[in-house]
Amino acid sequence: MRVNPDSAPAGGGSGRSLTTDARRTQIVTATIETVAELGYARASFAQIAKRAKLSSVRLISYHFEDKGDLFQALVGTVQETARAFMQPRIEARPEPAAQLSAYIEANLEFLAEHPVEVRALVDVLANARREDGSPLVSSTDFDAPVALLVEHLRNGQLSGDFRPFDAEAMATAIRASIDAAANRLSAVDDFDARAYGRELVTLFSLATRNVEAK
Amino acid sequence: MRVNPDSAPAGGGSGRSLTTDARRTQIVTATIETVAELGYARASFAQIAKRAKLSSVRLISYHFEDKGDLFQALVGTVQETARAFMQPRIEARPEPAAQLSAYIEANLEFLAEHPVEVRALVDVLANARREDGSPLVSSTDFDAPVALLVEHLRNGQLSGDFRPFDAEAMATAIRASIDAAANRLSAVDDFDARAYGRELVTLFSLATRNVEAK
Amino acid sequence: MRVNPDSAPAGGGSGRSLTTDARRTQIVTATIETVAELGYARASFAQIAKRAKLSSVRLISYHFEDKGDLFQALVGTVQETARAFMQPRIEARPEPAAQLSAYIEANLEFLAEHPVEVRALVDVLANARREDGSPLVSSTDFDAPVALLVEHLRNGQLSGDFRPFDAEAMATAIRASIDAAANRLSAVDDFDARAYGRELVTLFSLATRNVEAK
Amino acid sequence: MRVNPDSAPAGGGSGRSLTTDARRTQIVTATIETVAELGYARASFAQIAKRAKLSSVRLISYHFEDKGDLFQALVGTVQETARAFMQPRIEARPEPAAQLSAYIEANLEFLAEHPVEVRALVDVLANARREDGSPLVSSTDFDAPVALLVEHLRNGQLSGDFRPFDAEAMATAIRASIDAAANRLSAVDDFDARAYGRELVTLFSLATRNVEAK
DNA sequence: TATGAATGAGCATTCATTCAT
DNA sequence: AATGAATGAATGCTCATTCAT
Repeated sequence: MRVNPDSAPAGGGSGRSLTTDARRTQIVTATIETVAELGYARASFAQIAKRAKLSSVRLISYHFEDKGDLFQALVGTVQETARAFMQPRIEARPEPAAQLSAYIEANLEFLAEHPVEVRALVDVLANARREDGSPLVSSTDFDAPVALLVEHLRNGQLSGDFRPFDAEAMATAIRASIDAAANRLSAVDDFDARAYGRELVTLFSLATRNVEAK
Repeated sequence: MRVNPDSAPAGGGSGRSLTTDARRTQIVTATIETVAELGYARASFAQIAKRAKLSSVRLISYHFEDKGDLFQALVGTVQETARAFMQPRIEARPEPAAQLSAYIEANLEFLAEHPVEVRALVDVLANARREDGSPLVSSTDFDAPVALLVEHLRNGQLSGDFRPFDAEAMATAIRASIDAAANRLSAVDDFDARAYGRELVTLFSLATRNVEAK
Repeated sequence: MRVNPDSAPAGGGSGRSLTTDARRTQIVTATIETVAELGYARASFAQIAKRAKLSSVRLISYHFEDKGDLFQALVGTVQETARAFMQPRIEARPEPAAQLSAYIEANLEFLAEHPVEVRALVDVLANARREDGSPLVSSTDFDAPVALLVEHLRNGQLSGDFRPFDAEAMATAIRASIDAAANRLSAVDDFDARAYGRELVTLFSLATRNVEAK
Repeated sequence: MRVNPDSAPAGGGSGRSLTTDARRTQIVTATIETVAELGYARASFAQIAKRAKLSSVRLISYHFEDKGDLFQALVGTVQETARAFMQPRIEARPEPAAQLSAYIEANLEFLAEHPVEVRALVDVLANARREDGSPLVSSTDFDAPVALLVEHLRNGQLSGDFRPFDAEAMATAIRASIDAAANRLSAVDDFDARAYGRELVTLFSLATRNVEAK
């Protein structure tokens, strides 16, 4: 759509200098704060520059090709942080049922520890769109966590740990229930993410377990 | 800050003429289409006027006090349509467990029949904010369906139909699972809302039922 | 510039019905209040209609040819009220020096009793302009009170009551000093218009009297 | 309600570049011309941009936070120019009576040399208001020249040079008489500001002097 | 690597006024 | 005598982005 005219490092690329990486991180961090506070729709370059104490909005355009590039970087950053946080917790529990519980708990724990990042991520995933109205973050990226969850649920069904159900529907409900916590955290003052996680664990254990099994 | 504009019919009130009501409906309908297509953030007066085939954006300002007024009208309209659709379906089933199933199914059925309205409603509820950043639709309005659901779940617990659980957490999960369908409908081409509804019915029946009972 | 298309009574004319006159008065009164409160620049038809509790701005357009016509009516109304109030007070004192004092005192007394009208009048006279930027109220209308004052001062000089001075300059200073009271009244909470009037009487008595005389 | 726009140089502050300062000056100058010609109410960004030959109205928003900021800059600029012009003239005459005469003459001389600036200043001071209707230029700023004059008059009374009178009332009359010249200059073609100044000097000398003194 | 300056398109909203009854 | 509905042209202002160092 647009070719970068500057000699800038904007394009995704790989060979980035240290200072550039630090700047990008700084800008993404400010973007996260801004989205969490004002919502995606009101998160303008001007607002972000203000929060990041940047001398000029130009610095954002310099380091990111366009707004889409910036928000994709945000999504990538938070998703990677989340993955790094959750993966060991989940992999520590090999059996399907335990792993599902670990998945839910890890998500809610991450939310409890990184509420700002999660709120920003959820908002961007739900609302960021291109000029033509299509979602900014490709449906596959968006569904990546759900797709993994679906696969995991199907494995549990094959092993007989989970009852037969539509794995996609179940995964959708699980992710939606988890993501809802981000909104509750904003709206309800004393919302306890971990307690909500424990309720979800029980809820989805009952909903998925195979009573006939073993 | 802002004073009443022209002596227009804008402010809500009761005594509105037929022509005015027709116009308001026409504009709200166009707004629903616009939000469903472009998202709340991109739903400008110009886009709405285009879809409503209005001669001037001024007609919107004439019939609605401001943007907030328009979106509140949208929310009110869709919520009322939804209520009229779902209430009889839910009240036809008095027992707690059956009523919960009816609640879920009615919601998904409504979504299947009014996908555009629901998508617009969910988007506006999630994203519409005032200038100061506060949600346009008051948190209580927003939570009204959840609050009713909570009460309903607690009644089921008292009657022994439902197991003990945190009713607020359960209600949050149920609503989130239902609302997620609106997004799936946009993202997935052949998404079957009714089938998803049946899965949710089973899911939440297992998750709520009291095995010790009766 | 513009011919009235409606069959309305808008054009100045003479043969106006009673209801029409009552309506015009009601609208002018509301305009006075609006200008006093918001200033000329912010006194829109919408604001005036709101204060006059008119059902539609259309009523204003119906009774007045355009905005200029309305504000000219305002000026005429207030000036006539002021003249009716002040003329007897001034004419009661035939000698030049006493008459000048009466002129000043009558003006300030009128201000004290009709602060809203005077503030509106001063604002409109100072700021109302046509589309091309020329003053709405013709310079001669505007200067009418000053012109009378000039003549009066010159008579006093001929009779030997006043010292020789530039009558126009003196008249300008007198009127400006009087009109300034309207602004002080808005800005200063406990401004005493009558006390200010007494100070002006002394001030301009000393400034105009002919010490060599008699 | 309103957050800082682009990370522009708009906010006042100190560290402004040369180019920016030149632009700001250019815009303020064009604003002065526009206000003098069309009046405050009609001095829109579009009109100002036209007179400043700017490529876009956006340049104004870029260099000034909002309209209020621009007009405050205008007031500051003209007041500073006026102060620099008048202060040495006034301070050159230490005795109260002479100083008052110098004050009046300096004001009228400044008007004669900078009629456009003064007309704009008087118009903005009288009419510029915030959204809520409060004066844009704080009452204290506005009254600053009057307050100084009051103090000066009181000193003259203590020293016995001036007769007893209400210093505030006298100061109000003096300033009003001076400011009226700006309007006369617009309305009357051959108005002679310096001659008017000399008349005011005589007028207020007679009105303030202490006949019993010395 | 960074930046100050500039820009045109778009935003919601207000304006006085006119059309049609 | 009154009025509900409509309207196009402005308003101040924000947007992401580009130019030129």
